[in-house]
Amino acid sequence: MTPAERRPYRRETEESRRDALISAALELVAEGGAQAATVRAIAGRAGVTPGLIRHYFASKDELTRAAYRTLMHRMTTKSADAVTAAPDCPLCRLGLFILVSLRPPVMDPAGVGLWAGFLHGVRRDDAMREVHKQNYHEYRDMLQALIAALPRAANPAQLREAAIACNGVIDGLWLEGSVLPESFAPGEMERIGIAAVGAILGVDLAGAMARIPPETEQNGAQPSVENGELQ
Amino acid sequence: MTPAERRPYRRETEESRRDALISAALELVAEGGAQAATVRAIAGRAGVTPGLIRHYFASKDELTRAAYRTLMHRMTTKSADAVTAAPDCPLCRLGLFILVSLRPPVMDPAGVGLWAGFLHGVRRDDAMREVHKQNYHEYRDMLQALIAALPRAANPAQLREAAIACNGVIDGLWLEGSVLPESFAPGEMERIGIAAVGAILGVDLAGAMARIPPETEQNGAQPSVENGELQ
DNA sequence: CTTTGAATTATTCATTTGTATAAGAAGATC
DNA sequence: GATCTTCTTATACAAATGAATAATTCAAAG
Repeated sequence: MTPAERRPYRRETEESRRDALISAALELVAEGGAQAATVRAIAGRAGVTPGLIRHYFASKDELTRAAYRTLMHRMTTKSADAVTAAPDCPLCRLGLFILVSLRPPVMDPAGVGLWAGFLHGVRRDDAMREVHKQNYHEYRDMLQALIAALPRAANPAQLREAAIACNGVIDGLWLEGSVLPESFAPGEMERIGIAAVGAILGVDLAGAMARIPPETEQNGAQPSVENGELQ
Repeated sequence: MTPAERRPYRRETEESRRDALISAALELVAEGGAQAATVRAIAGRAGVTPGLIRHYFASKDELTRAAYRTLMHRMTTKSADAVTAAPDCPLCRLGLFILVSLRPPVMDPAGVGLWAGFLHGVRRDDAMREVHKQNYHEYRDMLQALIAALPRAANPAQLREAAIACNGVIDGLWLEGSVLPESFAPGEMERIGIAAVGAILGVDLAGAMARIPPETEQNGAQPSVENGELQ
């Protein structure tokens, strides 16, 4: 019998290991739902052995919560970045916000996989539910602020309903485009989203989008196709 | 030791038992996701012992497929019924179609739970994926037919995009209202949906809805649509 | 170079899951 | 009422899962 060689390893920082474990968990949930994210699968993808998980997280549930928190944080910053990077024209800012949501890497099978994979956890776990709620309102508030900046008259109640409606369009198109990507032509969802939000708000979004210089509407060099982002 | 009493039971028809097992599976998926729908949990809720599942279904996967097929069928018929029961006014028919989608039992935490619970199965299993695809297009075609019947000019390409957009609004509002029901006032989503679809199509849906007699719009007690002009 | 702390692996365990097989009983048929 | 089909329960089993504990070895500190 060979002397049972022990697997060699390198010590890493706590942050790095937590990150690797969380990212692995997110990938697995995106691909196969919560059931696919077992401790062994997560550890395997992160390049460690299962026992290490419990060294950094008190339980698998806590790792799940941490992963969800990370996911939500990534999403919010991604949307916020798109807004801040946009030109100073209110119509363009809203339009770019919509475009970012309706094309990769946001509109992506992995994203809706994550969404579905975490849904029941969110319903069951109070902490996750709170994170979700806060994130949803944060997103909608961003959208509402963009709408409020438009040159058009509206009272607060109308503004709230407009934000809900526009958020609904974006979410719905994101959902369908992510689940059945082959059912839509490239760029079709973006065009439809722009037109629909423009119609709901009574502004010429499509016209404004046609006038902005193309290079501002994306940052290019997005290698992060692997970790699915949500919404 | 007592002589190990065997549990008493009644023989049932094949259809009845399959139905009970499928319904139990759907309930469990709705409540806790695919993970909650174990053979033991399903059998327990259906009032039988686990072994019986494999007497009616070759495997648990086949029961899952059957359950998904049943779910899709129930959904489609529900929407179709709403349309056929509607009055002969095109605007009203579209409006009722939307209303049905944005209030219980369609807009309901259980519904989105089912949706999320089955998503990964749909992605993994070719048969389920085909069922899903067919159902989605069936639903959208219904919507598109309702839109085509409206008194308004539109070419085929515009019609397709309008159907996708309206479907998106409905789906998105359904999603958000189902996940965070306490974030919206009663009837708010219905009003917003009617207004948004009306704006997208350029027709006065809200006005038409205000004129139809309440008893036709189903089990009432829903004053809903007032003058919520969105644009 | 030695020591020491803890990061990491290895092993074990109780539980759960899907499946397979055997045993029993309900109810129709004769 | 006896018989027989098959519906239904009961039991068993291997694999997988989350968790707990023990055993190592990396790398920093002295």
